[in-house]
Amino acid sequence: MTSQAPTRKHDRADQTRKKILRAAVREFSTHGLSGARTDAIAKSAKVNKALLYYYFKGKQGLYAAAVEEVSAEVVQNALAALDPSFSAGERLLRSALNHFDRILTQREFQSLMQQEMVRLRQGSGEALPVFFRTVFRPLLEKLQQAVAEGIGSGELCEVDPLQVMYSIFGANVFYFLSAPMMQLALPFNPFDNEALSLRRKAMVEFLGTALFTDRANGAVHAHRVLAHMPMPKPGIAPPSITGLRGRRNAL
Amino acid sequence: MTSQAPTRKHDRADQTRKKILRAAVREFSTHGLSGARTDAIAKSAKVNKALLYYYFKGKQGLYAAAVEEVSAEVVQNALAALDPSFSAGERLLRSALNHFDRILTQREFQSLMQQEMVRLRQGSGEALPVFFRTVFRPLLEKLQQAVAEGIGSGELCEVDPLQVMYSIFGANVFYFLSAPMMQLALPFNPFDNEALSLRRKAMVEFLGTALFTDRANGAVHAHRVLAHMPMPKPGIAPPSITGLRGRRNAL
DNA sequence: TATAATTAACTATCCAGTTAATCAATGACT
DNA sequence: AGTCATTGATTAACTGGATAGTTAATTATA
Repeated sequence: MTSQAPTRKHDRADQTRKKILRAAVREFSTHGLSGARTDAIAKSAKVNKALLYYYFKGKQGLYAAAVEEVSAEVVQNALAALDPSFSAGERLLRSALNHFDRILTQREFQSLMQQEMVRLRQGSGEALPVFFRTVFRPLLEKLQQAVAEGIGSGELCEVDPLQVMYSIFGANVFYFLSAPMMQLALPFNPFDNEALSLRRKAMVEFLGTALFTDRANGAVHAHRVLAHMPMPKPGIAPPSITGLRGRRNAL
Repeated sequence: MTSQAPTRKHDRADQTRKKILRAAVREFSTHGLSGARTDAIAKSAKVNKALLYYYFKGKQGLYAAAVEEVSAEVVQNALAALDPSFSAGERLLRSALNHFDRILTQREFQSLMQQEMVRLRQGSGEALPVFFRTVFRPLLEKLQQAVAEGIGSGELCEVDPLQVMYSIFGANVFYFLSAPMMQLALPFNPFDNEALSLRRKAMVEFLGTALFTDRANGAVHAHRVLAHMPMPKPGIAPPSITGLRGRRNAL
């Protein structure tokens, strides 16, 4: 429709494939695997439902493809934050900020991964290995390496390397995970730009004082890293508390 | 069935009501609201399905009742850890341990609450307000109070009170949430008793050094609290990676 | 006998996946 | 170049099974 003149058949096909994938990412990330409706995906992609089965083998296959699609976009940034030209401690602080920002800008990825985690717990997770292979493992390795290096050089306290990871990721994930609940508790909206910015700051500062042997040094690093990494604008619309989007049976 | 002699009609009714509720808690916590099957609940409670609609208005109503049921069991412990006869810092460490142990022993509660959090994000959460009212708010208030008191007395660093909460809960929640993924990364199972015990220890020690102005003092507190609060045995079977439990359509 | 508890059987609907037919490039062969 | 069969892309309409919720009859108790 957009460019019709010399549209090779192949090109058009690739295009619709992409359209389906994008629609699938949207639907799956907001409704989960079992909550997503194939009809909805087809409609949202303006495509006949049978095409989902033509291009991807079925709902499962489409889900897997969506997961793969969304994972691919994530890795580079994460590894850039771990550039070895920074000191070990600074790499950790950068990674923490980067993680926060990624949740902010790539909600779909985060949503899919969280759903996948609770899903695996009850059986049947084929997508988690994908996350693990493409994103988690390379990151984890570099993080542990940074911690070891930081402890060795005396820059960081002697902490369990895993604890560092749980502190960084845990606090960030939990901030967004608990936001709906916190909305009930707080006098402001945790998704407001100001609230996000404050949290981001508090988080890095906390890690600075917690991880560095010299707390003052940690504070300095936190300050510097914050100055170097401004908060990005949220990628998609803030999470909508909109009701059931017209679907009758959410049970 | 258990005591048949003078079983008042009323008693038997209450009994079956309870049976249904317990079955519902099991089913909902392992499969989520939409994943749970009313037939499965009825069968597991050894009761005709129509009774679910007789006692509770429907699936939604049953879900709400299950949430209420499971929340009731949680609060006392949590508040006991915040006994004001302990110093502010110690209360925080105790709360952190208590939270860890609660996740360990009351998986059903945790599972339901997490599911509820991701659900609310996409609309339609009636159960979260229950969690909030009965569990979250009272706890949050006391925690913030403890932080303020600790900072005032000079025992604790000047941290954002919310940051403390995110650190405590976030790390714990994330540990269990990420366990399936970590199983792929680690040479041991994060649900092994030994792994759990080590994590629990590392977590409190980290908080000790992170929160207290005097790190040595924090370490002492951490040590003492660990000695006073032994790790309980996990309440239910470790999370089963069992596949789809025979249900055909998990999509 | 009236009322509460319980059941078997049924209905309605939703929804993943299929089928068979149509449409449109492509390129092979005049 | 023009034609047409082949193959890939796309569709409308359907199927079957799963499952939330209902109903009307039955049992047991007070």
